[in-house]
Amino acid sequence: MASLHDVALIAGVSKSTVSRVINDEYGVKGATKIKVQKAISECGYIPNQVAKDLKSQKTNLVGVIVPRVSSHATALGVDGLTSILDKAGKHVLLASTHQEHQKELEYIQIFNQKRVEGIILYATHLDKTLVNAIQISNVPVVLVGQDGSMHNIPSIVHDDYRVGYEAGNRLTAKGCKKIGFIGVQGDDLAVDRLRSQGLAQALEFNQLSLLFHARGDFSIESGYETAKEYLSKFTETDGIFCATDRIAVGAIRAIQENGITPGKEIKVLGVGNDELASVCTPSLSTFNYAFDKAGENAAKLLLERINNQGFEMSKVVLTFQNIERETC
Amino acid sequence: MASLHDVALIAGVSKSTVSRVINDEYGVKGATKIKVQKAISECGYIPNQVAKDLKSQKTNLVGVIVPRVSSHATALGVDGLTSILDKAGKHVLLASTHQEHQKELEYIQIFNQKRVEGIILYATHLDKTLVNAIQISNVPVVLVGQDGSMHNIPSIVHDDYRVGYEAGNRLTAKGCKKIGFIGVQGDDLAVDRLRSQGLAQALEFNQLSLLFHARGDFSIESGYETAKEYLSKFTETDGIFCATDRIAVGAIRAIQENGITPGKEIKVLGVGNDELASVCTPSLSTFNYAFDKAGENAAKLLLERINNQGFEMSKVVLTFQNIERETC
DNA sequence: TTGAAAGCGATACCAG
DNA sequence: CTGGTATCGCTTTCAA
Repeated sequence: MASLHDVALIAGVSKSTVSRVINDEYGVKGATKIKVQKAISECGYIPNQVAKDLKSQKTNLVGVIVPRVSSHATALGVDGLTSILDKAGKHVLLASTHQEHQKELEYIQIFNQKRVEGIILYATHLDKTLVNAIQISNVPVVLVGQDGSMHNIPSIVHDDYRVGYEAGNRLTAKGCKKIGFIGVQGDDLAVDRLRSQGLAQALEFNQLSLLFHARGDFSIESGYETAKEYLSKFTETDGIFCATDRIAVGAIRAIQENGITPGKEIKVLGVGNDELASVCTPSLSTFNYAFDKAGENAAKLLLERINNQGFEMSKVVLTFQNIERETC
Repeated sequence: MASLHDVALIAGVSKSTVSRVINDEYGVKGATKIKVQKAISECGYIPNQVAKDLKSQKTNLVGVIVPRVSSHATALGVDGLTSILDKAGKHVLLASTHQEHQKELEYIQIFNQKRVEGIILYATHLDKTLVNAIQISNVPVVLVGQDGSMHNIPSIVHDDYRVGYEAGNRLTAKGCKKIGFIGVQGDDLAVDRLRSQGLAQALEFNQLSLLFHARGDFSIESGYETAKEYLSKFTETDGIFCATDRIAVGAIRAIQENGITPGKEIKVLGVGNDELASVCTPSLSTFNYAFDKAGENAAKLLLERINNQGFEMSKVVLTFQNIERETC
């Protein structure tokens, strides 16, 4: 592959001159410029960005780590953050951990070696080793989805505790007394713990208590299975708060299979405002989460940290909107 | 940031020796090794991959260009391809064009400058300038979603003509006689042209002809609006083939608004087997497209081309499965 | 207006 | 077993 050197030889000038032409620097004679440009197209020269990056000590690269891209939250998030980073002239190095936690550590290290300027990490948990890996990172890390602010890690989070609280209020306002929660694995602070705690808090405020706290994974199928199991154990259930819309969609199916109408005998609430929620029958009442804004804000916050600014913000908490549909 | 040089100074050895320790090369005295390792952790040395890449003339980087990541096809595709590339030790540089065609050209160029080893391009069209940009690319490009094989561009495609043909057969088998098509912009060969042409071919074979060919975009909303408009124009419609499931979901809503039951008076078919299709009511009959396999195959084919193999394959055509549900 | 040379951070060959 | 040196492809002073 042709290099500056080759172009210089063909054009009969020095590398410096070729460099000047390429970078449109002023102070090159017109004739020389043309000679060089001819040489460039003649040998199909393509500037080597790797060499430039090394020389300039600047990569314009941002690393993004996600558990998987085919989820509502991450797909919209990635679209959001790329649109911001694009405008800032940054390029995105994308890594999917495919749900293997230990890969998060690996990629933080790899990205540091690749001299990215910052990292956006979509997390589903936050343990000691991960916090440590983030803290020893040489480049700023912005967390999305989990709150790392107590460890001084800038974070973009949704208002998970309050969404639980609001869910409790919406369900009790509709007359529910026996309310259960279907969450995910317990180490997911944001999705399982905070949302359920907020719910419990609201119930307590209304002199009620949580009927059950079930756990499955993020799939529709799991929502179905889990709901089926708990509905047979707790036949008195009249309200279910599901940690995500997909789980709720599964739960709705389980309820219907029992010959019960979701939204009447049993109210159901999800979280996220997944497109599925508007399309299923009965349509799912939920909370709109601004996943695209989460990505955008993560990108903006990271850009500030890269420019050694934005240190006054420890986290951004995104609000949500109640979406009223048929199930509650 | 500390470099080999700094480590060498601290340890009191030469850069060569430090390099040997880092790369675990044999032939270093135990004592020296320990000295060096101490120096490394002392100054927090992190190997510079940019320098390595320049020296080794190898980046292990693959560029991926998508119109947007938050679509069923691309999100699943990216998950599929990252899992394959991961195993091959390749990293992914991701670019979203946010539907701006001209960005495809830009990114092909940028990726070439970044010395990626290959490019996977999710295309929604294929015009002369794009073909040209691909052909002058110094690194192999694999196309996904559109067929570039006639231009000698290796491609992963779904069997779009045959899916149209099969749709025609499924609809006529259910007794439909007045069948319309709702597609997207006309320059989308795969999604609009091929699917509609296959449909027309099947109808012709059954002594029928296409009632209408409507065009909108990829959104549910557009499917709804377009269906509404054409149903009022063509009241005799008894079958609609939609280019995607999302469009079909919108169409179903429009049909229901007219007091008609989708699946009875008017049959509906979509394409893709989006999760929405199984969740909406009535559930949508469709065709399962293996979007994850498309990504995996693109990655595999690209890896072969990177290794100067796989030249015997000009394209991979992925098959589909009929998904029978309530609307047809 | 142009060129020579140093240097970014690593590797690899050749000496010693 | 270890060190010196050239090199990857580019930018950037400093001289001419």
